[in-house]
Amino acid sequence: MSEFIPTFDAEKIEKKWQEIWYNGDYFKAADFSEKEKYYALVEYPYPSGIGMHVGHIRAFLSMEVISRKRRMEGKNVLFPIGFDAFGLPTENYAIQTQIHPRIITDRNIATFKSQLRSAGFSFDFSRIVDTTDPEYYKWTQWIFLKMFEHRLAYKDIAYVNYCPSCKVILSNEESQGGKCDRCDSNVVQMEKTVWFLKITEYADRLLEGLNELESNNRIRTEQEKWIGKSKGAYIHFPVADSDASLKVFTTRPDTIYGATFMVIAPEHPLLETFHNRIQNIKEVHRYQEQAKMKSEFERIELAKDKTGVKLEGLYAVNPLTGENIPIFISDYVMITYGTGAIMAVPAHDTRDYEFATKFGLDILEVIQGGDITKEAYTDIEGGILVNSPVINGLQVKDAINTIIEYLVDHNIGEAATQFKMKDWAFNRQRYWGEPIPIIYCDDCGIVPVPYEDLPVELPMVEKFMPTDTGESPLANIEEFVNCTCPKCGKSAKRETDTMPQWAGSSWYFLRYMDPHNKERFASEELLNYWNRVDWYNGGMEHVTRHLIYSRFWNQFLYDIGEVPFQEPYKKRTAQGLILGEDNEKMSKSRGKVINPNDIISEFGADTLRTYVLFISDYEMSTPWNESGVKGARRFLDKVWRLFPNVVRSKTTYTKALEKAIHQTIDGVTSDIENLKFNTAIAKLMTLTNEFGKAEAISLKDYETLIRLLYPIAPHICEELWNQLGHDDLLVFEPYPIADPKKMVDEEVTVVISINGKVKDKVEVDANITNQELQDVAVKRERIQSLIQGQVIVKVIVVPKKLVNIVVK
RNA sequence: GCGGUUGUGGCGGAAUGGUAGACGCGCUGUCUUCAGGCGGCAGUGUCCUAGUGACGUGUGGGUUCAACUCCCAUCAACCGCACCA
Repeated sequence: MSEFIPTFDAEKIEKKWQEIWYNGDYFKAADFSEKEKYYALVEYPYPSGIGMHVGHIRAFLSMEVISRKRRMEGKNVLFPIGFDAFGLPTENYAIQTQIHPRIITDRNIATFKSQLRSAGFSFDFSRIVDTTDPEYYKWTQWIFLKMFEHRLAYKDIAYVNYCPSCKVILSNEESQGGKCDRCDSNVVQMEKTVWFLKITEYADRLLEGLNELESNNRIRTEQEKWIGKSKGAYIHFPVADSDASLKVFTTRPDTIYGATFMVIAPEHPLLETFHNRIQNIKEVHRYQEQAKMKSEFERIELAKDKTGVKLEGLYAVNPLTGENIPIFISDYVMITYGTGAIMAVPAHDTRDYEFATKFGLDILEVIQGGDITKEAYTDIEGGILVNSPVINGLQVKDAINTIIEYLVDHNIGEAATQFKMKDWAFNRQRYWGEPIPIIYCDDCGIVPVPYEDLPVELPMVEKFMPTDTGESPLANIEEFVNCTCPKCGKSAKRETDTMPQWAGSSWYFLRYMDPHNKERFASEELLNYWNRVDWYNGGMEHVTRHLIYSRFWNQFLYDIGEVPFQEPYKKRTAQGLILGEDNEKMSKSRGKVINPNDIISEFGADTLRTYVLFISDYEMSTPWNESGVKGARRFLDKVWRLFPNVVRSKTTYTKALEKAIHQTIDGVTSDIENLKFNTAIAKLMTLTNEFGKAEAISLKDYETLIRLLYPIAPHICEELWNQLGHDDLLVFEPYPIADPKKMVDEEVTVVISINGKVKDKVEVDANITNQELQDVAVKRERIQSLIQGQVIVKVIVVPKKLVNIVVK
C-alpha cells in the first residue's frame, strides 16, 4: 500500500487503473458462464475524423453505469462496442485528400478507441466489430442473399435525387430543400432501377412486436407512426362505358354516398389506358409534366394550394348510386400510397373540401353533425349517416362495418389495410459500402453470388471517385465489374451499387455475441446463450429507421431459423441531446463542439463522467455549461478528502449516519435503474456532505459510498478502494443493498397548516397516532392564537407529513 | 396541419396530490492567506411595514381541506411526421 496523497491526482490514477483494467480481462464477457447473462447495448458510433464528442459520452454512459453495476450484482455482462464505418463522410474526405478510405477508417477507429479508453469505458474491447471489415460484411452480404433467396430483395424503378451539375445521385440528406449539398444547383428526380427490401411484408409484425419492446411513449409512437397502419376498404368504381374499374382505398367507406368526384395521381396508369377517350389529353399531359418537374420538396411546400385537371369525357360510376361522377388528376394524390386513386368526399375530408371549393364541385352531406357550408366535417364520434340508403341512421363505426359487408356481398369492394411505410430502397451509388453480391448474366439474368464465394470484396483501388453518369464508382473498375456467371460460366458483370449505411447496423448486435466466428454470422449456441439485448440505449433520431430496420432483419432471420428470438431488444431508451452553451445545436461547422479530451486533461475522466450524468435528466436535451464541470470535480475532491477521517478499525455503520446511508443506497439504486443519474449523484453529494460534517466515519460508511459511486466515477473509487488495503479490484465487489428497516425515521417533522397554508412545524415521534398528532397540533400555542375566535370545520391528518386545520 | 415532449430562481435542474426551489453552478459577506487560488462558515425566488409577513411553478379557469403535480382551455419552445385518402 502506497502512502495516501492528500490531493486527488486524476491524471495519474486514471492512467494507472485504465492500464490495469484494459490489460487484464476485467470487462470481457464470458461465453457460457454460469452467471446470469446481461446484454447492455449502445449504438455503435460512426468513426468520423473529429473523433468523439460529449454527445457520444452521454449516449454511452447510461449503459456504462448499468454494466458496471450489473457486474457488481454478479451478472455476466456483455457490453460491446464497434464501428459503423462505411459511409459518405469518410468517402468524401478520401476524395478530398486522396487518401484511401480504408486508411482513413483505420486511423479514425484507432483514435476513437483510445478516446473511449481515456474516458474509462468498460467495453469488452475484444469484441469490436467494424462493418468495413470483409470478415464482417461477408455476413451482411450473406443476409442480403438470404433475403434475395426468399424474394424479399427485388429490383424496381425508383425516383432518385440527381444533381445534373455534379452528375451524382444524392441522398435525401444531401439534397435538402431541393438543392445539391455541394454545388447548390437544383436537384431533379431521375428514374433508376434500384434494389428494394420488402420490409412492407413485415409491417404488421413490426407493429405487433412493439408489445415486446419496453420503451417510453415517444419511442413507441414514433415507430407506430412510421409504420402507419390504417384500416379501411378497397372499392371498385366502374369507368363509365367500359369494362374497366377504378380501385380506390378509403378509410371511410361509410361516406361513399358523398363521393362526388374521383381523383387520381398524375402517374396513374388509367391515363394511359384511356388515352384515346380523354378529350383534353394534351392538357393532362402538361399537368403530368409539371408534376414530374416538381421535386419532393416543392410538392410538400406547395401543399396548401390544390391544383388539378378534369379528365374530359371520362367518368366513373358510383357503384351505390349508379351516378356518373367526374375524374380529376391532381398531385395531392400520391401514386405511392394506397391505389394512387381516391373517391373524393368533400363534405367529410378537408383536402377534398379544398379541392371541391376551388373547382366548384358538389359537396354532399352524408353525415350530420357539422356545418358543411363552412368546412368539412371529419369527426367520427358524434355523426349520424344521412342521404345514404343502405346505412342511414347509423353511427360512423357501425356504418363502416355495415357498408363493408354490403360491398363484399355485391362484389364491389372489400376490407383492406394500408401502411405508410414503403419498401426499403437498398442501394447507393458509392464506393465506400458493402458491394451487393449479385451478378448480371446475359443468358441467366440476375444471379446471386454463391454463398461460398462471399465476401465480394471491395477492390483496393485508387479510383474511388464518383463517375459522371450517376453510376457507382465501382462501375469504372473493370477488374471488379467483369466476372464469370456462376451458373453458366460465361462472362458476366457484377452489380456495382453498394448497400446503404443502414445495412451493417441492422444486425451488428448479433455479431457481438460471437464476433470472430468464421463459419457463421454467430453460432447458434452463443445466440442462445446471450439471447436478446436486455437494454438498448441510443439516439432518438434512430428510433424509426435503424430500430425498425434491425428489428426487420432479426425477424427475417428468425423466420428462416437462423436466430432463436423474434424481437431483438427487450428495452429501448434514448438520451437527450447536449446542446451548445448558447442552447443551439452543437455543430461542427460553427466550431461549437465540446471536445471531451479537453475536459479529461483538465479535470479527469471521472469528473467528465460525473458532470455529463449530473447535467440534467438523462432523457432531456440540455445546454452544456463549462463552469458546471468544476462542481463535479469539487464533489470528487470532497470524497477524496474524506479518506483521512476514516476509522479503519470500525467496521460497522456509524449510528448517526446509518439511516442516511440506507436511504441513499435505496435512492441511488432506483434512480440509476430509472436513468435518473442526476438525482442519484445529488444523493451521493448529500451523503458526502454529511460524512464531511461527521467527526469520523467508519470503514463501512466509506466503503459503501465508494461502491455506490463506482459505476459513475470508477477510477477514483478503484484507487480509494486500493488505498484502503484491498488487493482485489472493485469491479466485482458486491453492490450495496439497503435495509428498509433501517431507513425509517424515529422522529419526524410535521407541518401544521391552517386552510392549507403552512403556519407551524413540530417534531413528533414517528409512531404517534393520528388522534395524538391532531391534538398536539391544535394545542400549539401559535396555532391557538391564529385560530382564536374561529370554528374548526375539519382537521386532516397525514401521518408523518402534516396536519391541516380547516377553520371558518 | 397532425402526433409527441417540455414550460419552476441569474443558470443547469429537484419535488408517490401534502414544507416549492433538493443537489450543483454563479453571486454576496466572512474566516484562513502577503496575495491569488483552494478550502471553511453564513446568505442568496419576488415584494414589503423585514415577520414562523404577503405573493410565487408560461397564461386563464376548474376539482380538492390541500395543486408544479389531476381536469378543461390557451400560449410558447423543441422533436417527429407531413396532401397517407
